[in-house]
Amino acid sequence: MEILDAAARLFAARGFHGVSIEDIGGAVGVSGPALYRHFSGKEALLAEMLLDVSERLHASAASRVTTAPSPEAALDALLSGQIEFALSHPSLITVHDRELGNVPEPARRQIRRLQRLYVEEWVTVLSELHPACPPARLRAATHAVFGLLNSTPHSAGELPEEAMARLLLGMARTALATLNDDGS
Amino acid sequence: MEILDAAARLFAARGFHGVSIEDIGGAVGVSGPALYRHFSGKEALLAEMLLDVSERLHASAASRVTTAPSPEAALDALLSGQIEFALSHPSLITVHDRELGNVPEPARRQIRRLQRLYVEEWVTVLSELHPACPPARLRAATHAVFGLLNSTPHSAGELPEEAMARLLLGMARTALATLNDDGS
DNA sequence: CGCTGACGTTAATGGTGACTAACATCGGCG
DNA sequence: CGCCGATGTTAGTCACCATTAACGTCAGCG
Repeated sequence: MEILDAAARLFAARGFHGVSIEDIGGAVGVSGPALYRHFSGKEALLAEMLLDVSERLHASAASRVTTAPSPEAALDALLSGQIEFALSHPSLITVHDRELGNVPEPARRQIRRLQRLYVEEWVTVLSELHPACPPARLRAATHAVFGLLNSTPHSAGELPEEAMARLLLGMARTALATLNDDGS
Repeated sequence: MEILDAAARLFAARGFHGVSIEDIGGAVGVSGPALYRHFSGKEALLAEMLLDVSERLHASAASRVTTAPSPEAALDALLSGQIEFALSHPSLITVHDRELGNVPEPARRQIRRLQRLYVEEWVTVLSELHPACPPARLRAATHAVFGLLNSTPHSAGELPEEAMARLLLGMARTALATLNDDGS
């Protein structure tokens, strides 16, 4: 929805508390309290936004993994999916890992659950590729790769999108290839 | 200073606008307006915090690079420095790349300058190691590595600090080693 | 002793912002 | 036509919060 898009851009730029309902309304051409016709409140708007992101990421990951013919292919599918999403929705990525704390409780738990499932999707694939590697290490590596891939908002415009996608894919692939080294 | 430490933790957790002067005072055992004896205002407090971080990072990088015997050693020194900082000051790292937009103008320009210098320190070293690689690509890769290294706040507690440091160092090193591949 | 400067405290004050109320507009459909 | 639900609008209301004012305390030192 147009409202959620505008809100995502604003939240990413100034943070949840740095954006007023008026700002969001203004960004879509209506003014202020009109938003209450569509959302029960500011927090509910954020909740819907983050829930939607988490669902899309998790659903895409689950489907890619189950249709991949091999763990190697599954990992590549996960990487491409995350890169594609991060490049096309930088604000959503930013808000997604910054503003969970402002989501009220019923929804927050569900978002957390989906995020956990998403991470476990990665950990499962990685553990097939690196059976000797303890899960905690795989989880930490997964978060590290997310950090790498989600860096796109910080290097905005340095490279054309295609080149950036290839660069990130290459870096992430090789970064994950080190996981069999025992880390000593 | 104790006030800046407490403020950093609070800003990292709830965002600049999500924290009140009262909150910060409360966290150090005084209450509210007492902080105006130490800072001219909330934004000035943030400015001092970010300026200090940027200076420390840049100064440490500059000294490590100039004393390193080779580009390879310089890169390792940069990596270790950033990892050490990220692991010991996760909140500062978080605030540092989230809240620059809330710093008022005189200070903001200076922080940006230091951040840019810090990045260029990395790019210079990398360009000696990968002479064929265009600077824009090196800059993007640098930001990607920052994202990887700064992921520690997200994987808090998965691994003991030493193991996490080694994991991040290994992943970052190999991720950067791909830079000679032409990205096609 | 008595001043002074560092540091705190508790009341304003003033602005901002989420949310609600009361009041249009208007397209569709009986 | 005339009602209705969806969607907006503008004017409150009320809480929160940064900042300032006015007023202690007290250690050090003349």
